Amino acid sequence: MPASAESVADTRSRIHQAAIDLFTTQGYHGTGMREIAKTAGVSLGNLYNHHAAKEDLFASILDEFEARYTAPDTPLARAFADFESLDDLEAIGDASRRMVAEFADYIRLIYVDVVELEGGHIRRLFGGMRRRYEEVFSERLETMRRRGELGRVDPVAALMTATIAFFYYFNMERVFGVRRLFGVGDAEAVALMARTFREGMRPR
Amino acid sequence: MPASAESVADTRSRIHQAAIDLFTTQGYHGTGMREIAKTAGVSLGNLYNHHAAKEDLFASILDEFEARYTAPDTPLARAFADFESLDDLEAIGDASRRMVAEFADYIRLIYVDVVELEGGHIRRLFGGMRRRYEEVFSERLETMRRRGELGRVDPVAALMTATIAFFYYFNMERVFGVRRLFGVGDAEAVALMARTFREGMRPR
DNA sequence: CTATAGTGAACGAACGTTCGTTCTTGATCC
DNA sequence: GGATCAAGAACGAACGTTCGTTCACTATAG
Repeated sequence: MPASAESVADTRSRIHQAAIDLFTTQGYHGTGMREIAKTAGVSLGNLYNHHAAKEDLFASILDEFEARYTAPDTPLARAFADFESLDDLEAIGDASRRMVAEFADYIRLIYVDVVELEGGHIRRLFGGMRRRYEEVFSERLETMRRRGELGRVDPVAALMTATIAFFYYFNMERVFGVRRLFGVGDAEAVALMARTFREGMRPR
Repeated sequence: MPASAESVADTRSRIHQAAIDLFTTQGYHGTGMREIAKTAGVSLGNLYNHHAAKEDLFASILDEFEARYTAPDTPLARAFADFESLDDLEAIGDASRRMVAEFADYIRLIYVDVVELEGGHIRRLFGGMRRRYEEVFSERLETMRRRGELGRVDPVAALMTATIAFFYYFNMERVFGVRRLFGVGDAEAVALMARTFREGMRPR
């Protein structure tokens, strides 16, 4: 075999990075193979030595992101693993912020898949979300309930709602570029939302 | 002037509708002018009698949607106008559901704008959201606070958080095709979220 | 020697836009 | 009130460019 293994790996990663940079800013159909090749510093024909077609290149990028996103060492997975009291809601909010920052490109590519292709990726990613939350949290939530730390609202649904709110807030900020949606900084926004989920709007 | 006014209006709306159908399913760069013309039952050249360029056609669609979306008679605007107690949170949730259903195409086009073009539309739409919420709600929230119907959480931030959660939930369901995110139907999902925002997760 | 990375010209199809032309219609004239 | 006129709707061929993909070919490492 020719071309030392590390230089081949280098080429592949340069192609990947160039494709990510372009797909996230111009979309799928708005990005040409020639443009990817030029950005990656690679010939047009060589792209097809590494990926059979443009769609395969796009799919392989999504797959790689998905593997990293669903790994057990992401900020959100760690925050979920460490969750053991309602005082940890802020930590989930902050983990959501870091997730959106770290995976901003992935999120954009998911939108690309939704609006330009079939959008199957997000359905695979979020299907059965409730079940996964139950597997992750049911034991600890039961412990908290026995300790009298939980009210009467469905805690699994409440945690999903909280995570959704955190995520969408930072999605707005980071991916859509809508700054200071609440008129305050990130930490204060997380605090406002966490307090809302913990205390509710009704007086106590 | 030629070509009876109503038939011209007909042509224009057929072009608009065809462009919406195609842009929402294939994206901006994935949709060709020929395809729009054929779907609308109009010649290619005639497209340019009504819109100077492809980008102008896209922009005019976004503008028309924006006008309808920000009108005072949408489900959400009515729900906001009718809001006068925490028992109305479910109505805001249901109005959010109807908004996403009615404006699903608009939402998809906003994603298209973000992913394939500059994405300026959403920043214009959501900039200063906090200020607008304050203008809409501050008076009634003050009334509720005097009546002792509100706790210590910032009610404006809480209402924004609630609306964001409602919207993103139905966005998932309707725009992304992720069904039954909470494992329950729409009404039950709204009830779960509304109760969370009203009561909070802590015991009372 | 062989297998593969790497190259860039070449292919046909599709792209957005322009163009000359015809058709339709409401207004203007006598 | 029928003939005349001009504005713009409607058409489809054609332009130059770019698209994704293929292919014949070279270079190089095992």
